Amino acid sequence: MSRKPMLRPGGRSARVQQAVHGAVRELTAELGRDALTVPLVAARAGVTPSTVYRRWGDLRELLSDVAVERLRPEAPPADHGDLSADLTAWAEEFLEEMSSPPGRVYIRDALLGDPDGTNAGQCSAYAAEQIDAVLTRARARGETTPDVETVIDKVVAPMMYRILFRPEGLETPYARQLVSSLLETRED
Amino acid sequence: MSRKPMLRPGGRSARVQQAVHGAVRELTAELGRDALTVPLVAARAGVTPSTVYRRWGDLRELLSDVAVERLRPEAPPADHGDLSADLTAWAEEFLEEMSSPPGRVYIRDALLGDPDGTNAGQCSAYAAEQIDAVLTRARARGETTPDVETVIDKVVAPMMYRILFRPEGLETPYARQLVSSLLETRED
DNA sequence: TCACTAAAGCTAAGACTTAGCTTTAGTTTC
DNA sequence: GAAACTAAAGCTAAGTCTTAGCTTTAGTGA
Repeated sequence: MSRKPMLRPGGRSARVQQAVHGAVRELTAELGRDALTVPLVAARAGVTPSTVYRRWGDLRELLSDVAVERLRPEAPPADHGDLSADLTAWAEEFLEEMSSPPGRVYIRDALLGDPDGTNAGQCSAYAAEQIDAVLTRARARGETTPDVETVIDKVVAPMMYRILFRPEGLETPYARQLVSSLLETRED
Repeated sequence: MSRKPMLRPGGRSARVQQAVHGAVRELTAELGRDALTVPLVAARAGVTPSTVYRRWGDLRELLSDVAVERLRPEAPPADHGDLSADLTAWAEEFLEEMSSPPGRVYIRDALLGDPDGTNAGQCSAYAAEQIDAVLTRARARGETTPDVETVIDKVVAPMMYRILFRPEGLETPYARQLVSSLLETRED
């Protein structure tokens, strides 16, 4: 979502965008991400390369846009009855998805081809939305909760830091431990 | 440090590496990072482009190596007399350097052209070393300290997450607040 | 000193990228 | 409803980067 003027669906721009994004997904599945080139994607999408270069600038920005789409959560977080269970389950799933090889590729792509930080911000907003849903639900039950920023600092940020900078030895217990530590040591 | 066989200084490989790294630094200063190309760097370094392609693979991996060099701390953290002051000063400086426009470019470059995660791991190791120095000094004074991993989770990771995913509104008070929160809420 | 090996130099072919101009699809106005 | 208008896509050619194969050189070890 870097420089796309957001036309109404059905317009030509929207069709081209769908075709190009679809081509990226298909070719990634068929040939692997590293085999993609702008001319290849354009051919599959049925457009000329110059269209892709004009709209996205280069392959990295295009891959960044597609990666953000893939990182969008597909469903609201599951309800396990209380804050601790909800947050633990969400964090475990987040860590598992994001630290998997494809997850890491998507995160890197999203960060990478993103001159203005829009796509990175979008990724963070997705996580914040999911967390907010969990916290809002807990408050509706009468539980007291930390705020979203605190959860991001104490749970999301450590997981993401390790995914990006220290890919070794990341397992679900780490997510569980971060959530426990957040909810125990709380007197605010 | 991706695929460099680490020859003894004085060897031809070492000379070429120095010349190429130097060329990247010079041209970045003169023309800006976005103007760099492999043929341009090679010409300045006095080598042929194929040498650069063979050794580094592509421009991104080369930029990643140079970025890691620049992210290496130049001096051990300053001694301010106690743990809280030392850690606060270190975190403030870290945040200021890393969140500056050039700092952000280096971090992205380091992460970006880094297929195996070696360079990212090196960046993290630099921070861990600095923190370890601060903590060791504090223990020598008789202070009790958290361990390095805890400081990384609670101070470094939140700062880095925001630098990468939410570049807006990052100021030194945030670093100070993370350190205070770490040292206050501690009963382990 | 001589053989050996790893890395750099060289060259040509191929692929990607850029820029300018033309054409088309979709919108707005009369 | 038709004609002018605009934004985006198509097309083409030139330039640049990238790759691959082979040759040469510098440094190492017998």
